[in-house]
Amino acid sequence: MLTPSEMAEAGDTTLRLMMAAADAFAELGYHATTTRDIASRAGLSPAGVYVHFSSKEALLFEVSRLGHQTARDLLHRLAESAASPSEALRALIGGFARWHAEHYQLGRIVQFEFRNLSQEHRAEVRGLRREIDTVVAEVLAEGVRRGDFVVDDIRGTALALMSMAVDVARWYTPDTRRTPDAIEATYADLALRLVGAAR
Amino acid sequence: MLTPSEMAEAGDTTLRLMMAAADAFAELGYHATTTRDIASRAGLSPAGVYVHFSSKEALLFEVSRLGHQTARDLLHRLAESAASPSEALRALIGGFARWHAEHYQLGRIVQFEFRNLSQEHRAEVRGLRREIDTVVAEVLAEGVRRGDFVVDDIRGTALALMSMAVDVARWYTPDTRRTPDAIEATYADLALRLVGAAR
DNA sequence: GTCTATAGAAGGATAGAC
DNA sequence: GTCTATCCTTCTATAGAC
Repeated sequence: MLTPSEMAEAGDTTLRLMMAAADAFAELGYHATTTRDIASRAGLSPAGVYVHFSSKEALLFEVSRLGHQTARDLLHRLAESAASPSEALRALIGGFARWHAEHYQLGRIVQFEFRNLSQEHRAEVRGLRREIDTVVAEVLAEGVRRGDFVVDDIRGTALALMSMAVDVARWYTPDTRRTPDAIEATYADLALRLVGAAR
Repeated sequence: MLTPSEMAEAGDTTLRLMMAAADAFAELGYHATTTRDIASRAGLSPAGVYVHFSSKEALLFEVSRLGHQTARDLLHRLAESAASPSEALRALIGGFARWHAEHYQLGRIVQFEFRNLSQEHRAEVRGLRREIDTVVAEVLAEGVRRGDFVVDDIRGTALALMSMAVDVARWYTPDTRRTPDAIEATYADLALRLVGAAR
């Protein structure tokens, strides 16, 4: 597990490799990316990668884990700083959609390369995913309890909400006309509609 | 372009190869699938593939095109047989979500392997995608015009609606507890909420 | 910690017999 | 139209010099 301070300790090259890998995986997909490509994007020889990571899959794992952790931390921050379930839901889904636009590369790896992790690494990342889903489900449950939301299937609605935000990473590119700001606003509004929030 | 009758004419083996490829691509992803794997799933030797398809990418293209055509035709049927924009939207999003569950393999290839098509093939499939998006946008526009829906951003809302349905293919597996029936009902309801339909 | 060189394996596609 | 055999390329990962 690499904390930010451990990454600084580990030196620039490890981080540079992770960024190069993230670029390449997002652009081409995991299996279409070669370790040579990652190395050259990071300014290293093909062999240079293996000083810092034991395999290509290990690189995917570190990138995927960092992405999941970042997403989870973002959602925790957004949920905590909201005054009501409605505000929390706006912040969560708007913010998550925005994140998937602004960091669509990391988002793609998080959402679409999960299957390419090893069994052990998948299990570890699955824990982070549960934390992410739980944040949303808890806000929905609290909103229903307070009578702010009308939702009969909390898990199903949470899933649909996340689907909207996650899918942004699939279609967003830097030359998309919709700005991250606009995406955030749109998805925040749509989220409230989806839970039948009183307007 | 293979019409159904042309496929019958082309014989079982072509179709069997396409089904084998669809299975493998959906399970492993395009780049992680080997032509040997496809051949053996279809009961052929590795060389047998190339009698029917000129390359692995050609196989992906035929599967992807068939999937897009099937989805488009489904949406056209659903939209045409509805009596009102509300009914049409329920049918479209419920039915599209259901389709992505029942045919999650084809759905995954349609939605997540698009990038692996050649440039020419991507351009051709893009035409089918536009037709698919248009069906939904037209129902939204008609609903807004009639005053049944309250939507300020038609394209953006259409995109979010499709995201919900498309994302089903990412998380659905045959051992998912939610049945296609339940998914259809849930997403039909959510769609109406998302467009601010009067209840 | 980075390099050059290369081992060793696997994959896409073809040749040619049947 | 299917097979066996195989070419040729590319890839991950390692060996060993600096």
